[in-house]
Formats: sequence, structure tokens, C-alpha cells
Amino acid sequence: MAGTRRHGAGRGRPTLEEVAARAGVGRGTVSRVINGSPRVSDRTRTAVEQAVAELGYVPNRVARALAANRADAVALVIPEPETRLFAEPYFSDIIRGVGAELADTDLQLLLTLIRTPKERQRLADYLSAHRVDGVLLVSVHADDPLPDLLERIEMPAVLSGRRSAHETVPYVDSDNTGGAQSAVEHLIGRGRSTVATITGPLDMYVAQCRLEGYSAAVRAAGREVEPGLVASADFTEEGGRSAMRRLLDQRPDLDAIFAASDVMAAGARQVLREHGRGVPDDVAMVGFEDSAVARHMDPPLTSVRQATEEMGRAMVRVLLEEIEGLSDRTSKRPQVVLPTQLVRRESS
Amino acid sequence: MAGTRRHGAGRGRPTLEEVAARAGVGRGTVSRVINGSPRVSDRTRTAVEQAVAELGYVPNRVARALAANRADAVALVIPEPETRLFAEPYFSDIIRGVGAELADTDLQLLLTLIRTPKERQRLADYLSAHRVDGVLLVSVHADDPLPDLLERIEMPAVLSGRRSAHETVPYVDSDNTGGAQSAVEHLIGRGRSTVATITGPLDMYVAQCRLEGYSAAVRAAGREVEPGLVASADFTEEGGRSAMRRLLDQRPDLDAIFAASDVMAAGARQVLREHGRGVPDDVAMVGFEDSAVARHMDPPLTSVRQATEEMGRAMVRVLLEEIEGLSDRTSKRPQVVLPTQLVRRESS
DNA sequence: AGGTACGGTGGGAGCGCTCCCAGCTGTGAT
DNA sequence: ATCACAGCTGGGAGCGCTCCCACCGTACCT
Repeated sequence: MAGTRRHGAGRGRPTLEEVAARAGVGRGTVSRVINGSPRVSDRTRTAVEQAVAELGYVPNRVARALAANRADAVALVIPEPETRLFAEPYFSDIIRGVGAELADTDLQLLLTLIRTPKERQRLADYLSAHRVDGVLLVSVHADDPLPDLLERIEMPAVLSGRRSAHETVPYVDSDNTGGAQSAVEHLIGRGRSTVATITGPLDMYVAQCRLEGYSAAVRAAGREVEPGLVASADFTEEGGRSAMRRLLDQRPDLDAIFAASDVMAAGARQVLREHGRGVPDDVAMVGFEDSAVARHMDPPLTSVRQATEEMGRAMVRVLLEEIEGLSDRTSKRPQVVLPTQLVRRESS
Repeated sequence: MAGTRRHGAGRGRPTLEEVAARAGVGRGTVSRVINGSPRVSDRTRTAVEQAVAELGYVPNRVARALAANRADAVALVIPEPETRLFAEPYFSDIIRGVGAELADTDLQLLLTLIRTPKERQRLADYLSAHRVDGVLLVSVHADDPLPDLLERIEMPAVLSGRRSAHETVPYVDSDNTGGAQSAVEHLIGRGRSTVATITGPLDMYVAQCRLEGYSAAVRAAGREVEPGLVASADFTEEGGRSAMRRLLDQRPDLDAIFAASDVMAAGARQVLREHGRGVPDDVAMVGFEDSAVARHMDPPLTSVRQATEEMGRAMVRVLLEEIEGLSDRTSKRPQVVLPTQLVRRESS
């Protein structure tokens, strides 16, 4: 008689209590059956299950969340100023992995895009307002206050990617250094003598790692890392273009490029074309990420593939561990590094 | 003393009751202030607001949801077998639009990927289990039972794209017919005499519309729609390749292609290259979607841009209307069609 | 026979809100 | 002075669960 409420579905839906009445047992017993507690006799369990089936009972998760003081949900937080990253398949893959791994749980996935500081504040409120059991953070910057905030309120969290070499928060990352190294080794192995690199913004740890991998491979080949062969950009296509111009200017003799992202490689490719340099004949190229861009370039771009979807899955697994083991903060924080793989195409 | 609970944050957080005590008012009054009810005197409001600030009170949304019988959340449902679509920026853009529009509300965004029929069932359970106030459905197939299920349980829902010309459920779609038509008109306007098209799967309404647009433009130019100039594919790159081969086989004299998606255009482009046909000199091309693929093609692909992000925003607006007006089912269901825009690049 | 143990069970006491009704106050009409 | 009627306000009664404690009966011990 309360008038039509905002939420049409659900009213009139059977409750735990009704199931109990129908099965001729107490509320507690039904709850135990629903939650799979072993301390229920088979006979009782069967009776309850039948009542559940007959009534078409579905537990009210909101009530459960309130009573049990948990949310049955985790948040995936995406800082959206990173539009460039967002457009990449990277996020799709992460989301797919997260979704897949979560499907086996009965946790919900909450998606939170953060555009402004105001929204970040709002997020903080949400998080402390009992809405989620844990948080997945994608592509946080080194100076992002969120991880520490979460730490403070004891909210389980997992990062995709480290903020620095000494990351304290649990994370899942891919082997950027190793991937970059194998890319450059490949280039050198193909007989290239003057391998340049276009790096990401060096205040990002991921960019540092990829540069580190480049340097390691160069040194392993008994060569020196020459400043003239290193140009840093910002992971954008335009950045790739201008870095390539600088490189060509400084070292017109270069015969290979390792770009720390496919998109930058695409930009570089354009500049090479403008300068009449053929790929791979004059200049061999390798990118990083193995995104759609790589496959669609002409010629298709050799690239370092990260197991992005697997990263999503791993993040969830780690998060679940964290949620489970909340009590013993003593145990060391799980940190996972996933291998990468060089996908060879015609550009090298 | 209840032992460490699963959820670390939140315990010990101030409640409505404590705020009321501090402000020296009743629970009801605090609730009214929090929810912006006008029936509170300014003095009282100020006192409450101060108490809220002092205590750092944040409402427990779970409790609110239980008491008010709503969820303060909407679900974005994505059928994930559509991996191909998922990788496209399409979803990113929809999500961004949805997120942006939702940010002004205090509704949460729940992301649900559906892989299997089992998961679809699970979703149905969720939906009826009071977890969301409404549902956004992306790229549903004509035979998907979900929209009707939602209709039945009176759950507000909005589709992105129609299932057929006579869609009954509220939807937001882009003007596929008009977009295709303008693309083909453009081709014809550039002096092309033999314009072919690569369509999507014709059991999808969106593919039908784009073909319809093609036909309309051809007829408007006083020509006939020749079967030999129409090849249907499945929106994939490989599909684009084989369709292009068939086309070339049937009508080696063609001098323009309208592909119903950029990805198929990319596939077609490869085949053209293999056959030594230059773009745009021998064959002009236009795609649909204006995705990253289009920009990265060589030459960059002219394409029909859809306002995808705006679609996401519009979907939310429509959904909110639906949620609001749940009572009067008599009012007609909102249906929105967004315009498209031809983005000209070097391929035409 | 009396005691102990324990698997199994019922139901009270909340979780933190919203809703709503009764009551309280002050104002203006009578 | 009395009454009516607003505008505000307090707090009881839930929302549908989980948690936990008391209790039951039976089986097994001494």
C-alpha cells in the first residue's frame, strides 16, 4: 500500500522468512542452506531447497550486504584523463579478464571513471561508505594519493603496474624490462647496428622499465647506450612523430627503432615514410603492447605482447586474497609480474 | 568485539543516529537534511550540517538501499561473445559517455559481461534481486530474450541500437541509414561510377540500415542497385577480405567501396593492395564508425562517425526518465536517433 | 543411570537507513 | 481567549538479511 516505488521489480518477491515458513524450518536454517553451511542435515537441506525452488526465491543482496557488513562488490577505478589509454584495447582486455575471473565469484564489478579531483573525492567517500570490498586500480600515477588513502582505511586494493621499483601496495604488472630487452635483442639479432628507442614519459615507471630493457640489451651486445639514440615522448602518436624527427636529425644513420608503445611507433612510421625510409628495409621497427594498431600498420608491426587479459584475472585473484586475509596484515603483499612475448611481423 | 570482519573499512564510521545525537535532533531530521528535503528550518539544517562535517559522516548506501528499496545503481550489460566489438573503441566510448552522464547522479555503474547462457541466467537473478534500478543493454541481437525479460519484471531498460525497425523497448541509436547514404553520396559526388558495398551480417538491423542507406544513395543518383556490387560479410577483418575478393571477381571494374565498418574496410584494403589497386586512385573507400583503425590506415580512411560517447550519455538520460516514470507505463517509450557525420580523409 | 559432547536447529538482536504518523510549536482567523 | 492549520520535528516500525546464543535430542562415555 506504500504506493508505487521507484523500483518496480522485487516487491512481492519471497523473503527468507517465507521460505522458512514453507519449508517448516527457522530462518537461520534457510540462511545456512543458502550459504552452503555444512551444519545442516541432508533432509532439512532438501526441504529448504525445494521451498526455494517452489517460491523462486532469490536472496536480497542488499539486505545481505547490510547485515553482513560487506558489499559483495569490487570497484575497478579508471582515471579517465588517460583517454589515450582508455581507447586502447588495454582497458577492454583488463575489463574482460576482470569480468571473467569475477564470474566465478558472486562479486559484482563496479566501474568508476575518474575525471576530476572532485570525482576522486567522491570515490573516496563511496569507498568508505561500505560500497565495495576491494578496489582494482588501473594505471595510477606515481603521485596519485588513492593507493595510500586506501591503505589508510584498510581497503584491499591491487594496482595494475607499479608506481616505482619499491611498490608497497599489491600489484600485477607485466615484465616491461624483459619485454623491451627481448625486442631490442631481436633487432640486434637481425643485424641492426644502430638501434634507437622512443621512450614513454620517464616519470612513469613503466617507461623507465622499457628504457631499462633497451639499455640492458644494448649493453649485452657489447655496445654503449648513446644519448643520441634515445628520444622520450609521451605515449601519443604525435609524440612518436616528433621524437622520430629528433632522432632522424641526431642520428640519420639509425637502422632500427624500438618504440615503447605501438601508437608511438605508428607516429614514427609516418615520419619515416615522409623521409622516404622504408620499413623494414631501411629501418626495422618494434613496438610494445601488440594492439590493433600494430596489426593494422603497413607493414604490420612487430610488437611485445603483454598478457593484458591475464593481468585482469591476476588482479582479481590477488584482490580476493587480500580481502580474505585482511586480518593478518603481517603477511607479505602479493606482487605478480607476468611475462611478455615478442610477436614478430613484417616490420623487423 | 565481533572479531575482524571481512570488511575492514567502515566499522566505527559514524551513523545517522550519532549525527542526530550530536546535532541534538532526531534521526528523521538528519535524514531530511541529508536528502535535501525542504521541510527543515534553516537553523536545524545548519546544525545538522555542522555535525555531519565534524563527524565526517557519509551515509551508508547499503542501508539506504535496503530501507528505500532501491539500488542506486544501473547495470551496463555487454554480451561478450562480441569480442570483436568489444575491442573497438565503441565500447570505450559508450562507457565513457555513460560514466560522464552518471557522474552527475549518485547512481553507480555496474558492469556485467555476459559470456554464456549460464551467466545470462545469473544476470536475470541479479536483476530481480534488487541490485539495480535500471539496465543499459549494448548490442543485443534480435533473438536476445533479455529485453523481454526485463520488460516482464518491469525493470527499466534502454538499448543501444534497435533490434528491428519496430523496436518496442526504449533505445538510442545512430542514424545508420543516413550515415551510409551520405557516405555513398560522397563517393558518387567524387565522380565514382561503380560503387560497391561490403555489408555486415544482414540478420542484424544495423547492417540492414547501412545497406539501405547505400541503396538509397545509389537510386538517388539514378542508378540501379546491382547484386554484383553487394557482398555481405560479418564485420570482421577476414570477412572484409573475402568479401573484397568476391567483389573484385564479380566486378573488376568497380572504382569505389563503401564498407559498413572500418575493420572490414581494413581487410578490403589489404586485398586491394594485393591486387595492385591503389587507394584512392583506382578505388575510393569509405568506412563506418571512424575508429582508430580508420585513422591508422594507409591512406587514412574516410569514415562515417557516430557520436558514440553521446549515445552513452543519451542512454543514461533515457534510462533515468524510464526509472522516474515507472508508474505511468502509458506514456510512450523514448526513442532517440543520433546523427552521424562523414569524416573525410585521403581514401576518397 | 547420570554426565558429557556435539551436530543440528530456532529465533532474538541487530545492521543503518527511510517512511510515516503523531505531536509539538507558533501563527492567524474567529 | 479559542480554534484551526500550517510548518517542523521525533521516533517507532520496518526493509531482509546474518550472527550468535541458547537449546534440543541423540550418542557415547563413565
